[in-house]
Amino acid sequence: MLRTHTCGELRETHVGQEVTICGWIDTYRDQGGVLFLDLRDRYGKTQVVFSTNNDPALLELSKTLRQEWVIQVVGKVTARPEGTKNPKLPTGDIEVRTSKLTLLNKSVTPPFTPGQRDLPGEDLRLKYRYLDLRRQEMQQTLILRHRIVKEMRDYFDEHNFLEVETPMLGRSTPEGARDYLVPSRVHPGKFYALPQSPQLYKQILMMAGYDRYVQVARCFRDEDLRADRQPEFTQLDLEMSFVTADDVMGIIEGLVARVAKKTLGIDVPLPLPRMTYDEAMERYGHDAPDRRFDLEIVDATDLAAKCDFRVFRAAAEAGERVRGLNAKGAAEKYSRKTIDEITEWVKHDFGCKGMAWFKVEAGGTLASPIAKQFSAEQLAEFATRFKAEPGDFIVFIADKFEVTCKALYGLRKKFGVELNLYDPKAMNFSWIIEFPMFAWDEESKTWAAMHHPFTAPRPQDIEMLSTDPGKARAVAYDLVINGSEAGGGTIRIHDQETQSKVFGLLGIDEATARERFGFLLDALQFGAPPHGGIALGIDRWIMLFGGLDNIRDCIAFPKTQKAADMMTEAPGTVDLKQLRELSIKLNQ
RNA sequence: GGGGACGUAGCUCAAUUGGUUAGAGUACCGGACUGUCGAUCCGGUGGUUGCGGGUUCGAGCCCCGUCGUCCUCGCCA
Repeated sequence: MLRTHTCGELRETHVGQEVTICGWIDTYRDQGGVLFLDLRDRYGKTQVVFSTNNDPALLELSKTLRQEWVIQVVGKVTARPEGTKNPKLPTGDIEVRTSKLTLLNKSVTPPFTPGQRDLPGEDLRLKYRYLDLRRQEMQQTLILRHRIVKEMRDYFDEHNFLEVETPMLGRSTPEGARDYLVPSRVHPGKFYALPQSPQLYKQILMMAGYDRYVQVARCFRDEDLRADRQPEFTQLDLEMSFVTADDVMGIIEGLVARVAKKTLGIDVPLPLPRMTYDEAMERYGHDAPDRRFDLEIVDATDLAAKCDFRVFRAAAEAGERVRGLNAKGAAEKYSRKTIDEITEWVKHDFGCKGMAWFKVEAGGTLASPIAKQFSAEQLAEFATRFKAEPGDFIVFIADKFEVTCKALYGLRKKFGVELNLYDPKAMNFSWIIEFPMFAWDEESKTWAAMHHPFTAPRPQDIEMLSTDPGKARAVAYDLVINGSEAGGGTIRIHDQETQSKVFGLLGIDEATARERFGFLLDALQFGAPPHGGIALGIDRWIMLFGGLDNIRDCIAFPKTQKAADMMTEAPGTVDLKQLRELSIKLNQ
């Protein structure tokens, strides 16, 4: 070892010892006759001192050192003189008086330094990721990530789970997200696909009798990115045999409580609250509601049906919904101009025809440009329904149910942030259960699996698969943390008959099913046990437990919004020779 | 694919709403300083205003295109 100690561990108890430490020069303070520098490594910072009293030649040498150079220092740990201790540093009571200095490596002048006050732009951070990762915040996040993943592995090990690796090179299935494809050299014209999740493999493992499987699994989806979405991400994937949904949720709840306790020191009361999908859509307009604050959607379709305002009445009569939100005390915050901007936003982003709104005046009456189109009694009814109080700001969306959900979900989120409706440090965990089996896809005019095609319907809904597929509910459960989908799973179909029926509804004929999932259908015939599981989005867990608002900050080497790596400049071009070997010809 | 924001010194930002030689802090280079810790003080180097067109007497600022980063809708079984 080139060092006896790290830069984070020396304390007053080490005073008098001769130590050797290595690290990067964080900052230096040249005072002429004495020079201080903070030596930094992963573990912390330690002040190193050079002075004329000590060794004038060494002091001269130290004056040539610059930021981010890597040095080795041999010296004696000494207590800092009274009045010069630095309470901001854990090592601030001591310093190292240097007797030997070795320059291990120089650095060119870096574009930014880990300690600088203003964070550089994200593109620069990503290009020089090795400098960015030297920052304490990034280190803390990666350490948190390590701790959470280790906690998960320990937990599942204690609960008798086996970690089994599944292939990265699989076959493409057109369902779901777009695949990342890998051309096969040996099979010209054929392609592997990187896994979107290890779904089928883990089900096969259940059929193979490995009744508790877990894996920290990398997954790939070639879809457009978001603040919380990367093209490659990591799931804590698990599957269990001979279990009910309650069993799977119970295991996960134990994990949630343990991780929350160990990382944030908070006690999560169990069991976690559960809400059905339908209820979540009614109350919050979304299947992953942020329940750190109330502000629930209020339905007023019945009042709309009998009111004089044509827009409302027409919507209600057309079978649409008229729903709204009461942003308590927000009337003054939103000016006419701002409201117009919000209206444009909901029209553009969610396809609403418009947004009606009222401000509640001192006397409790509803004021709005459209108020005169209602009778006083009607206004009073709406006011009562929304529990209107002076100063409140009430917005309405009259549209198809799905549109009201999207718009009101968006508005609720906006109000939550802008009106400070929640403590940003609060953590809220809940389950959303009983998702629909299918969603109608307007484009292809077919039913599409809401989760995936192997999801088991509730036993009492099996009949509905044939009669009313849209009403059938799945044995499915999503873990929601602070309005973010932090995990999702289902009990799977384990008999071939139900599986065939579901494939049929999804427009997958028998031949196609055989071609794509033949191995699964075969396996189902060889004694498949009842089984189910869940996958947790590890990157999102790190975001949530780390209080971060960006998934890139949770990943050592993330990709930009256009799925590029700014450091390696992937994706890149390849030689014609490589393409020829793969029997691939480009279109230009 | 659609909408929006941003792009000025190595870095973080400013530049009177189109007007003289594009500024500041920091970094970097040189100098001073024996207890600093965001050290301080003095001096200095540093600019294709992302790129390409256009409008104008005159463009960092206006217009068109393009590239990049971010946010967002679609998309993400």
